[in-house]
Amino acid sequence: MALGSQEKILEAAHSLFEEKGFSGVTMREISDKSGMNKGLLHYYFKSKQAIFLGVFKSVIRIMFVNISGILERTDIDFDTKIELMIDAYYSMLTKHPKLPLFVLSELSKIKEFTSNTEIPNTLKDASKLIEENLGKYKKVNEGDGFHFLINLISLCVFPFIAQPMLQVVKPNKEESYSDFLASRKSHIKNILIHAYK
Amino acid sequence: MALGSQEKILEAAHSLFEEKGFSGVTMREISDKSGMNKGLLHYYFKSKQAIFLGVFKSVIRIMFVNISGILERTDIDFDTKIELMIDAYYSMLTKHPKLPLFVLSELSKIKEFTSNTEIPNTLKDASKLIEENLGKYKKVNEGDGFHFLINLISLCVFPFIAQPMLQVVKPNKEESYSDFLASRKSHIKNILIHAYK
DNA sequence: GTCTATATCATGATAGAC
DNA sequence: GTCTATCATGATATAGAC
Repeated sequence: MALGSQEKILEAAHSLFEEKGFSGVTMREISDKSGMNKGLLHYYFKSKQAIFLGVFKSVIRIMFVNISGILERTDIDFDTKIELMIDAYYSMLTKHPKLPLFVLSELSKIKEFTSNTEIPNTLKDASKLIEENLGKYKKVNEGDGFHFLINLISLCVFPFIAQPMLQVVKPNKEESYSDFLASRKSHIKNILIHAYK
Repeated sequence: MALGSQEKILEAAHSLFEEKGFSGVTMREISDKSGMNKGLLHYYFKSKQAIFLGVFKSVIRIMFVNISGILERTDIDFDTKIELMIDAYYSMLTKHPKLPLFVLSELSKIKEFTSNTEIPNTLKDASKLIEENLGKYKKVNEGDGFHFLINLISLCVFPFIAQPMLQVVKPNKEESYSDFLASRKSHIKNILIHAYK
Protein backbone atom coordinates (compact mmCIF):
# COMPACT_ATOMS: atom_id res chain seq x y z
CA MET A 1 0.00 0.00 0.00
CA ALA A 2 1.82 3.07 -1.27
CA LEU A 3 1.05 6.08 0.88
CA GLY A 4 0.47 9.49 -0.60
CA SER A 5 2.46 12.41 0.74
CA GLN A 6 -0.36 13.54 2.96
CA GLU A 7 -0.70 10.05 4.47
CA LYS A 8 3.04 9.81 5.06
CA ILE A 9 2.95 13.07 6.97
CA LEU A 10 -0.02 12.01 9.06
CA GLU A 11 1.50 8.61 9.81
CA ALA A 12 4.81 10.07 10.96
CA ALA A 13 3.04 12.79 12.92
CA HIS A 14 0.81 10.19 14.56
CA SER A 15 3.67 8.18 16.00
CA LEU A 16 5.57 11.30 17.07
CA PHE A 17 2.62 13.02 18.73
CA GLU A 18 1.59 9.81 20.48
CA GLU A 19 5.07 9.52 21.92
CA LYS A 20 5.86 13.10 22.86
CA GLY A 21 2.64 15.07 22.81
CA PHE A 22 1.74 18.15 20.80
CA SER A 23 4.30 20.55 22.21
CA GLY A 24 7.04 17.93 22.37
CA VAL A 25 7.13 17.49 18.60
CA THR A 26 8.62 19.88 16.04
CA MET A 27 7.77 20.31 12.37
CA ARG A 28 11.36 19.37 11.58
CA GLU A 29 10.89 16.01 13.29
CA ILE A 30 7.71 15.31 11.35
CA SER A 31 9.54 16.29 8.18
CA ASP A 32 12.47 13.98 8.93
CA LYS A 33 10.38 11.01 10.03
CA SER A 34 7.96 11.21 7.10
CA GLY A 35 10.70 11.87 4.57
CA MET A 36 8.72 14.85 3.33
CA ASN A 37 10.17 18.30 2.84
CA LYS A 38 9.46 20.89 5.51
CA GLY A 39 7.78 23.16 3.00
CA LEU A 40 5.45 20.34 2.01
CA LEU A 41 4.06 20.09 5.52
CA HIS A 42 2.67 23.58 5.09
CA TYR A 43 1.46 22.82 1.59
CA TYR A 44 -0.82 20.05 2.88
CA PHE A 45 -1.58 21.50 6.29
CA LYS A 46 -1.79 25.15 7.12
CA SER A 47 -0.20 24.74 10.54
CA LYS A 48 1.18 22.32 13.10
CA GLN A 49 -2.18 22.40 14.85
CA ALA A 50 -3.86 21.32 11.63
CA ILE A 51 -1.62 18.25 11.40
CA PHE A 52 -2.30 17.48 15.03
CA LEU A 53 -6.02 17.74 14.49
CA GLY A 54 -5.87 15.32 11.59
CA VAL A 55 -4.01 12.83 13.75
CA PHE A 56 -6.26 13.36 16.73
CA LYS A 57 -9.48 12.73 14.83
CA SER A 58 -8.24 9.41 13.45
CA VAL A 59 -6.99 8.41 16.88
CA ILE A 60 -10.35 9.07 18.51
CA ARG A 61 -11.98 6.86 15.91
CA ILE A 62 -9.56 4.01 16.69
CA MET A 63 -10.45 4.33 20.36
CA PHE A 64 -14.18 4.04 19.92
CA VAL A 65 -14.96 2.19 16.73
CA ASN A 66 -14.89 -1.36 18.13
CA ILE A 67 -16.62 -0.53 21.37
CA SER A 68 -19.52 1.28 19.74
CA GLY A 69 -20.25 -1.75 17.59
CA ILE A 70 -20.57 -4.00 20.62
CA LEU A 71 -22.67 -1.57 22.59
CA GLU A 72 -25.11 -1.48 19.67
CA ARG A 73 -25.66 -5.25 19.58
CA THR A 74 -28.95 -6.55 20.93
CA ASP A 75 -28.56 -10.25 20.11
CA ILE A 76 -26.35 -11.12 23.10
CA ASP A 77 -26.89 -11.31 26.83
CA PHE A 78 -25.27 -9.25 29.53
CA ASP A 79 -22.38 -11.56 30.37
CA THR A 80 -21.46 -11.97 26.73
CA LYS A 81 -21.54 -8.23 26.21
CA ILE A 82 -19.11 -7.77 29.09
CA GLU A 83 -16.78 -10.35 27.60
CA LEU A 84 -16.89 -8.87 24.12
CA MET A 85 -16.30 -5.34 25.35
CA ILE A 86 -13.30 -6.37 27.39
CA ASP A 87 -11.97 -8.26 24.38
CA ALA A 88 -12.50 -5.18 22.24
CA TYR A 89 -10.64 -2.96 24.68
CA TYR A 90 -7.81 -5.43 24.96
CA SER A 91 -7.53 -5.72 21.20
CA MET A 92 -7.32 -1.95 20.87
CA LEU A 93 -4.93 -1.55 23.79
CA THR A 94 -2.61 -4.30 22.60
CA LYS A 95 -2.30 -2.67 19.20
CA HIS A 96 -2.11 0.88 20.56
CA PRO A 97 -0.94 0.81 24.17
CA LYS A 98 0.02 4.49 24.28
CA LEU A 99 -3.11 5.78 22.65
CA PRO A 100 -5.41 6.42 25.62
CA LEU A 101 -2.76 8.22 27.65
CA PHE A 102 -2.00 10.39 24.64
CA VAL A 103 -5.66 11.23 24.06
CA LEU A 104 -6.43 11.97 27.70
CA SER A 105 -3.29 13.99 28.23
CA GLU A 106 -3.84 16.18 25.19
CA LEU A 107 -7.54 16.52 25.89
CA SER A 108 -6.78 17.87 29.34
CA LYS A 109 -4.43 20.48 27.86
CA ILE A 110 -6.62 21.57 24.99
CA LYS A 111 -8.79 24.40 26.18
CA GLU A 112 -8.66 27.05 23.49
CA PHE A 113 -9.17 25.05 20.36
CA THR A 114 -11.56 22.43 21.72
CA SER A 115 -14.52 24.22 20.25
CA ASN A 116 -12.86 24.28 16.83
CA THR A 117 -12.69 20.50 16.72
CA GLU A 118 -15.35 17.91 16.14
CA ILE A 119 -13.95 15.79 18.97
CA PRO A 120 -16.84 16.20 21.37
CA ASN A 121 -19.35 15.23 18.68
CA THR A 122 -17.51 11.99 17.99
CA LEU A 123 -17.66 11.20 21.68
CA LYS A 124 -21.22 12.19 22.28
CA ASP A 125 -22.40 9.45 19.93
CA ALA A 126 -21.36 6.88 22.53
CA SER A 127 -23.50 8.52 25.18
CA LYS A 128 -26.91 7.35 23.97
CA LEU A 129 -25.74 3.80 23.41
CA ILE A 130 -24.77 3.44 27.04
CA GLU A 131 -28.16 4.31 28.47
CA GLU A 132 -30.19 2.49 25.84
CA ASN A 133 -28.27 -0.76 25.92
CA LEU A 134 -27.06 -1.14 29.48
CA GLY A 135 -30.13 0.36 31.13
CA LYS A 136 -32.42 -2.49 30.18
CA TYR A 137 -30.41 -5.24 31.83
CA LYS A 138 -31.99 -6.17 35.15
CA LYS A 139 -28.64 -6.90 36.72
CA VAL A 140 -27.71 -3.25 36.55
CA ASN A 141 -29.42 -1.10 39.16
CA GLU A 142 -31.37 1.94 38.06
CA GLY A 143 -28.91 4.68 37.14
CA ASP A 144 -25.87 2.46 37.51
CA GLY A 145 -25.35 1.96 33.78
CA PHE A 146 -22.74 4.64 33.59
CA HIS A 147 -20.97 3.39 36.70
CA PHE A 148 -20.80 -0.02 35.12
CA LEU A 149 -19.28 1.29 31.93
CA ILE A 150 -16.73 3.38 33.81
CA ASN A 151 -15.76 0.39 35.94
CA LEU A 152 -15.16 -1.73 32.87
CA ILE A 153 -13.12 0.92 31.09
CA SER A 154 -11.14 1.81 34.22
CA LEU A 155 -10.18 -1.79 34.94
CA CYS A 156 -9.11 -2.39 31.34
CA VAL A 157 -7.43 0.87 30.40
CA PHE A 158 -5.74 2.15 33.54
CA PRO A 159 -3.20 -0.67 33.91
CA PHE A 160 -2.04 0.09 30.37
CA ILE A 161 -1.63 3.83 30.80
CA ALA A 162 0.00 3.43 34.20
CA GLN A 163 2.47 0.82 32.97
CA PRO A 164 5.58 3.02 33.33
CA MET A 165 4.78 3.43 37.01
CA LEU A 166 3.23 0.08 37.87
CA GLN A 167 5.86 -2.12 36.32
CA VAL A 168 8.31 -0.63 38.79
CA VAL A 169 6.01 -1.35 41.72
CA LYS A 170 5.03 -4.84 40.56
CA PRO A 171 6.15 -7.41 43.14
CA ASN A 172 6.41 -10.67 41.14
CA LYS A 173 9.33 -9.87 38.85
CA GLU A 174 9.39 -13.32 37.20
CA GLU A 175 6.16 -12.52 35.41
CA SER A 176 6.47 -9.81 32.73
CA TYR A 177 4.17 -6.84 32.86
CA SER A 178 2.53 -7.77 29.57
CA ASP A 179 1.82 -11.25 30.95
CA PHE A 180 0.26 -9.59 33.94
CA LEU A 181 -1.90 -7.43 31.68
CA ALA A 182 -3.01 -10.53 29.79
CA SER A 183 -3.87 -12.36 33.01
CA ARG A 184 -6.06 -9.46 34.02
CA LYS A 185 -8.46 -10.13 31.17
CA SER A 186 -10.20 -13.05 32.89
CA HIS A 187 -9.74 -11.39 36.27
CA ILE A 188 -11.72 -8.35 35.11
CA LYS A 189 -14.45 -10.51 33.61
CA ASN A 190 -14.89 -12.36 36.90
CA ILE A 191 -15.01 -9.22 38.97
CA LEU A 192 -17.57 -7.46 36.80
CA ILE A 193 -19.84 -10.47 36.38
CA HIS A 194 -19.80 -11.19 40.11
CA ALA A 195 -20.26 -7.57 41.07
CA TYR A 196 -23.41 -7.19 39.00
CA LYS A 197 -25.00 -10.53 39.85
CA MET B 1 3.80 31.53 55.37
CA ALA B 2 6.23 33.62 53.37
CA LEU B 3 7.82 31.63 50.60
CA GLY B 4 11.46 31.98 49.71
CA SER B 5 12.43 32.66 46.13
CA GLN B 6 13.20 29.03 45.47
CA GLU B 7 9.82 27.93 46.81
CA LYS B 8 8.03 30.57 44.74
CA ILE B 9 9.70 29.25 41.62
CA LEU B 10 8.85 25.63 42.43
CA GLU B 11 5.27 26.48 43.29
CA ALA B 12 4.68 28.35 40.05
CA ALA B 13 6.48 25.69 38.06
CA HIS B 14 4.39 23.00 39.72
CA SER B 15 1.08 24.46 38.64
CA LEU B 16 2.33 25.24 35.13
CA PHE B 17 3.94 21.83 34.51
CA GLU B 18 0.89 20.04 35.90
CA GLU B 19 -1.30 21.94 33.46
CA LYS B 20 0.79 21.90 30.30
CA GLY B 21 3.51 19.31 30.70
CA PHE B 22 7.27 19.75 30.55
CA SER B 23 7.58 20.86 26.95
CA GLY B 24 4.46 22.99 27.09
CA VAL B 25 5.95 25.37 29.64
CA THR B 26 8.58 28.04 29.05
CA MET B 27 11.03 29.59 31.46
CA ARG B 28 9.41 32.94 30.75
CA GLU B 29 6.07 31.63 32.00
CA ILE B 30 7.62 30.31 35.18
CA SER B 31 9.32 33.66 35.65
CA ASP B 32 6.07 35.59 35.14
CA LYS B 33 3.92 33.34 37.32
CA SER B 34 6.38 33.19 40.19
CA GLY B 35 7.19 36.89 39.99
CA MET B 36 10.86 35.96 39.94
CA ASN B 37 13.32 37.33 37.43
CA LYS B 38 14.28 35.08 34.55
CA GLY B 39 17.92 35.20 35.55
CA LEU B 40 17.01 34.04 39.03
CA LEU B 41 15.57 30.82 37.71
CA HIS B 42 19.05 29.91 36.55
CA TYR B 43 20.60 31.08 39.77
CA TYR B 44 18.58 28.57 41.79
CA PHE B 45 18.32 25.84 39.17
CA LYS B 46 20.87 25.08 36.54
CA SER B 47 18.28 24.27 33.84
CA LYS B 48 14.60 23.88 33.05
CA GLN B 49 14.97 20.14 33.57
CA ALA B 50 16.32 20.77 37.05
CA ILE B 51 13.22 22.78 37.96
CA PHE B 52 11.04 20.05 36.51
CA LEU B 53 12.81 17.40 38.52
CA GLY B 54 12.30 19.35 41.73
CA VAL B 55 8.60 19.59 40.99
CA PHE B 56 8.32 15.97 39.93
CA LYS B 57 9.90 14.59 43.07
CA SER B 58 7.54 16.52 45.34
CA VAL B 59 4.58 15.47 43.22
CA ILE B 60 5.46 11.79 43.47
CA ARG B 61 5.57 12.13 47.23
CA ILE B 62 2.09 13.67 47.29
CA MET B 63 0.80 10.73 45.27
CA PHE B 64 2.10 8.04 47.58
CA VAL B 65 2.49 9.42 51.05
CA ASN B 66 -1.05 8.76 52.31
CA ILE B 67 -1.41 5.38 50.66
CA SER B 68 1.84 3.99 52.03
CA GLY B 69 0.76 4.82 55.54
CA ILE B 70 -2.44 2.81 55.21
CA LEU B 71 -0.76 -0.16 53.57
CA GLU B 72 1.60 -0.31 56.52
CA ARG B 73 -1.16 -0.54 59.14
CA THR B 74 -1.72 -3.93 60.71
CA ASP B 75 -4.36 -3.01 63.28
CA ILE B 76 -7.30 -3.04 60.88
CA ASP B 77 -9.16 -5.73 58.94
CA PHE B 78 -9.41 -6.13 55.19
CA ASP B 79 -12.67 -4.27 54.63
CA THR B 80 -11.51 -1.32 56.69
CA LYS B 81 -8.25 -1.19 54.80
CA ILE B 82 -10.15 -1.03 51.53
CA GLU B 83 -12.27 1.81 52.85
CA LEU B 84 -9.32 3.80 54.16
CA MET B 85 -7.33 3.39 50.98
CA ILE B 86 -10.23 4.56 48.84
CA ASP B 87 -10.67 7.51 51.19
CA ALA B 88 -6.98 8.30 50.91
CA TYR B 89 -7.07 8.22 47.11
CA TYR B 90 -10.16 10.38 47.03
CA SER B 91 -8.61 12.87 49.39
CA MET B 92 -5.52 13.12 47.23
CA LEU B 93 -7.50 13.24 43.96
CA THR B 94 -9.89 15.88 45.22
CA LYS B 95 -7.02 18.14 46.19
CA HIS B 96 -4.93 17.35 43.09
CA PRO B 97 -7.20 16.07 40.32
CA LYS B 98 -4.68 16.67 37.54
CA LEU B 99 -1.74 15.13 39.35
CA PRO B 100 -1.91 11.46 38.23
CA LEU B 101 -2.41 12.29 34.57
CA PHE B 102 0.55 14.65 34.74
CA VAL B 103 2.77 12.08 36.39
CA LEU B 104 1.83 9.23 34.08
CA SER B 105 2.06 11.33 30.96
CA GLU B 106 5.50 12.68 31.80
CA LEU B 107 6.70 9.32 32.99
CA SER B 108 5.81 7.77 29.64
CA LYS B 109 7.79 10.47 27.81
CA ILE B 110 10.83 10.44 30.05
CA LYS B 111 13.26 7.90 28.68
CA GLU B 112 16.64 9.52 28.72
CA PHE B 113 16.77 11.06 32.15
CA THR B 114 14.82 8.40 34.04
CA SER B 115 17.99 6.88 35.36
CA ASN B 116 19.16 10.24 36.65
CA THR B 117 16.15 10.58 38.90
CA GLU B 118 15.29 8.87 42.16
CA ILE B 119 11.73 8.38 40.99
CA PRO B 120 11.86 4.59 40.69
CA ASN B 121 13.27 4.26 44.19
CA THR B 122 10.41 6.23 45.67
CA LEU B 123 7.99 3.90 43.93
CA LYS B 124 9.69 0.65 44.73
CA ASP B 125 9.07 1.21 48.41
CA ALA B 126 5.38 0.52 47.86
CA SER B 127 6.14 -2.83 46.28
CA LYS B 128 6.99 -4.79 49.44
CA LEU B 129 4.06 -3.40 51.38
CA ILE B 130 1.64 -4.77 48.84
CA GLU B 131 2.71 -8.37 49.10
CA GLU B 132 3.31 -8.37 52.82
CA ASN B 133 0.06 -6.75 53.82
CA LEU B 134 -2.45 -7.91 51.26
CA GLY B 135 -1.08 -11.39 50.82
CA LYS B 136 -2.03 -12.55 54.30
CA TYR B 137 -5.71 -11.82 53.96
CA LYS B 138 -7.59 -15.01 53.22
CA LYS B 139 -10.08 -13.27 51.00
CA VAL B 140 -7.38 -12.55 48.45
CA ASN B 141 -6.37 -15.57 46.40
CA GLU B 142 -2.72 -16.57 46.20
CA GLY B 143 -0.92 -14.15 43.92
CA ASP B 144 -3.93 -11.87 43.48
CA GLY B 145 -2.65 -9.19 45.82
CA PHE B 146 -1.30 -7.07 43.02
CA HIS B 147 -4.47 -7.53 40.97
CA PHE B 148 -6.44 -6.31 43.94
CA LEU B 149 -4.32 -3.20 44.37
CA ILE B 150 -4.49 -2.38 40.66
CA ASN B 151 -8.26 -2.80 40.67
CA LEU B 152 -8.62 -0.39 43.56
CA ILE B 153 -6.34 2.22 42.03
CA SER B 154 -7.89 1.86 38.57
CA LEU B 155 -11.43 2.31 39.84
CA CYS B 156 -10.46 5.36 41.89
CA VAL B 157 -8.01 7.16 39.66
CA PHE B 158 -9.13 6.55 36.09
CA PRO B 159 -12.44 8.44 36.32
CA PHE B 160 -10.48 11.49 37.46
CA ILE B 161 -7.86 11.42 34.74
CA ALA B 162 -10.44 10.66 32.05
CA GLN B 163 -12.75 13.44 33.16
CA PRO B 164 -12.28 15.62 30.04
CA MET B 165 -13.49 12.74 27.92
CA LEU B 166 -16.05 11.11 30.19
CA GLN B 167 -17.93 14.21 31.18
CA VAL B 168 -18.82 14.63 27.51
CA VAL B 169 -20.05 11.04 27.27
CA LYS B 170 -21.90 11.10 30.59
CA PRO B 171 -25.62 10.50 30.00
CA ASN B 172 -27.28 12.05 33.07
CA LYS B 173 -26.54 15.73 32.55
CA GLU B 174 -28.47 16.90 35.61
CA GLU B 175 -25.81 15.38 37.86
CA SER B 176 -22.46 17.16 37.72
CA TYR B 177 -19.36 15.15 37.00
CA SER B 178 -17.90 15.88 40.42
CA ASP B 179 -21.10 14.61 42.03
CA PHE B 180 -20.74 11.48 39.93
CA LEU B 181 -17.15 11.07 41.13
CA ALA B 182 -18.28 11.44 44.73
CA SER B 183 -21.05 8.87 44.28
CA ARG B 184 -18.47 6.42 42.98
CA LYS B 185 -16.78 6.26 46.35
CA SER B 186 -19.34 3.95 47.93
CA HIS B 187 -19.88 2.20 44.60
CA ILE B 188 -16.21 1.22 44.46
CA LYS B 189 -16.22 0.04 48.07
CA ASN B 190 -19.19 -2.24 47.38
CA ILE B 191 -17.68 -3.71 44.25
CA LEU B 192 -14.32 -4.47 45.82
CA ILE B 193 -15.70 -5.93 49.01
CA HIS B 194 -18.14 -8.13 47.12
CA ALA B 195 -15.61 -9.21 44.55
CA TYR B 196 -13.17 -10.50 47.16
CA LYS B 197 -15.70 -12.13 49.46
C1' DG C 1 20.67 37.60 45.65
C1' DT C 2 18.71 40.22 42.04
C1' DC C 3 18.62 42.31 37.71
C1' DT C 4 19.69 43.62 32.56
C1' DA C 5 21.63 42.53 28.48
C1' DT C 6 22.77 39.37 25.29
C1' DA C 7 24.51 35.12 23.05
C1' DT C 8 23.07 31.13 20.56
C1' DC C 9 20.09 28.40 18.59
C1' DA C 10 15.52 26.30 17.21
C1' DT C 11 10.95 27.25 16.25
C1' DG C 12 6.64 27.68 13.01
C1' DA C 13 5.56 29.73 8.93
C1' DT C 14 6.02 32.11 4.26
C1' DA C 15 7.71 33.35 -0.48
C1' DG C 16 8.96 32.04 -4.56
C1' DA C 17 11.89 29.14 -7.95
C1' DC C 18 11.35 24.93 -10.45
C1' DG D 1 3.65 19.15 -6.00
C1' DT D 2 8.21 19.74 -4.43
C1' DC D 3 12.11 22.22 -2.99
C1' DT D 4 15.37 26.03 -1.01
C1' DA D 5 15.94 30.08 1.27
C1' DT D 6 14.59 33.05 4.64
C1' DC D 7 11.84 35.68 8.05
C1' DA D 8 10.31 36.81 12.58
C1' DT D 9 9.94 35.16 16.82
C1' DG D 10 10.75 32.85 20.94
C1' DA D 11 13.47 29.49 23.33
C1' DT D 12 17.23 28.25 27.00
C1' DA D 13 21.08 29.73 28.98
C1' DT D 14 25.11 32.80 30.28
C1' DA D 15 27.86 37.02 31.62
C1' DG D 16 28.34 40.52 34.33
C1' DA D 17 26.67 44.99 36.66
C1' DC D 18 24.66 46.25 40.95
